[in-house]
Amino acid sequence: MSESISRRPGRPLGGQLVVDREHVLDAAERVIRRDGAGSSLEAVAVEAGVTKPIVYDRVGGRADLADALAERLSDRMVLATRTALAGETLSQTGLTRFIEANLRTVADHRELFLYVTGGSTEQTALGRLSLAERSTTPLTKTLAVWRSGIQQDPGVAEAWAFGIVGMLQMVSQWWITQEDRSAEEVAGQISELLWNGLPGRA
Amino acid sequence: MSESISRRPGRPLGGQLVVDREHVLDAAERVIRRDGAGSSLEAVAVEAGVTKPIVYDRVGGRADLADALAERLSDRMVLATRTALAGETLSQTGLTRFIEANLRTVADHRELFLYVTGGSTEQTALGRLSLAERSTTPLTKTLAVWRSGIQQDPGVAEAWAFGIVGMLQMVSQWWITQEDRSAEEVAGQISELLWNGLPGRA
DNA sequence: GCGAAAAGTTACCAGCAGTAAGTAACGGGG
DNA sequence: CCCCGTTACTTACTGCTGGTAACTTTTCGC
Repeated sequence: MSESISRRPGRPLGGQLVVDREHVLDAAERVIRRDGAGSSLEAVAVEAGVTKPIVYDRVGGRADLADALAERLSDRMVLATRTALAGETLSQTGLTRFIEANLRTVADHRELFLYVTGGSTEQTALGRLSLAERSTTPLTKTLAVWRSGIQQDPGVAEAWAFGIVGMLQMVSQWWITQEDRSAEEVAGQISELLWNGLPGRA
Repeated sequence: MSESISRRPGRPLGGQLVVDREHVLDAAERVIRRDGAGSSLEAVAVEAGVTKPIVYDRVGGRADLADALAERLSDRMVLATRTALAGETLSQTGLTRFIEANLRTVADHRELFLYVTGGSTEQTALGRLSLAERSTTPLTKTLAVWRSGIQQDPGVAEAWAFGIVGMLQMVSQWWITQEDRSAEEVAGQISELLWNGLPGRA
């Protein structure tokens, strides 16, 4: 849906920005949803009805784009899990619902999820963690508070948060290539592991 | 250590292959260790003392290279964890040792780990799972056998295997950017979560 | 009105994955 | 013994992508 086939060089009439940052990010999501996780910045620019340097001006390079999209996806996940839980107290069934909501959000944004977790092959150490860190920061806090509440050492919170997020990411990746398994089933199994531990409750 | 600065075109003298597949993979590991996870196939070819089409003939494209290196890294991890456990029965301390050995192996092969888990931005769905699948296949078997042994449902084995591997990968990634934490400490914390579950043992 | 700043586009560069075409040595059949 | 198909390389290219420099046109303050 690019409105103008081509624009003249020079500042456009009307004294307004032709697109803002959000428009570019929306276009990026459309392109990724359509063309897959290997989409190029050029394609994003075309979809936004604009040229590449504008994309660089609005959102930055490829790593910045991935980061911005990671933030959006993370927000949507937080929203989905929050409404799924809706003030429920922390329990195994609550955890199951949390994981299931997570899985469903990933399924709704397959290609975007792959794009964001795919990384940029460059300073990927930081890049790959972009989505993870956004998810872990609040999770770390929640875990620390909760562990303190049940008289347990809250010092494990950060490591646990990264571990849980990694588990969810890998399970999501595996699950979206195996559509025979239901989200409920997988969520229940992972919840079982995370709540009761490897040996299970006696 | 490329022996010859330049070679004439045409079949080389001696009636022998100038390098075999293993040599190319060794060269790839050296390049990645030196130049980081963003290394190019061209650089690998130069390091191997050969040209690009030879790399394509011996190991294939970038995805195949990543896959072959994933297999090597996976083998090294299996070896490290196996010698670390050395016939020990499955217990929390054994699990801790397993995780710690895993972390140390990743630390020993930082850039290779990042290269392999970095994916190729393309059909990454399969690509990213290459290292994971190699690790999960035996782990799935182990878990299924063990769960059967303790009279628990073994049907969770596959999902658990992917979950555990994802947890380890993400924790590794986070840990290697945070050298203030010791491997023992992190391994102990993750082992605690995985063995006792989120609420802990009463 | 006029010139500096703003907001675009065009046109380019460098690097990379992957491939087609060319070249020289080997080796078996006449 | 020589000749030609096969083998095993290199050179040289294409196509694409991330990123940037240089140019063009409008706006707006003085």
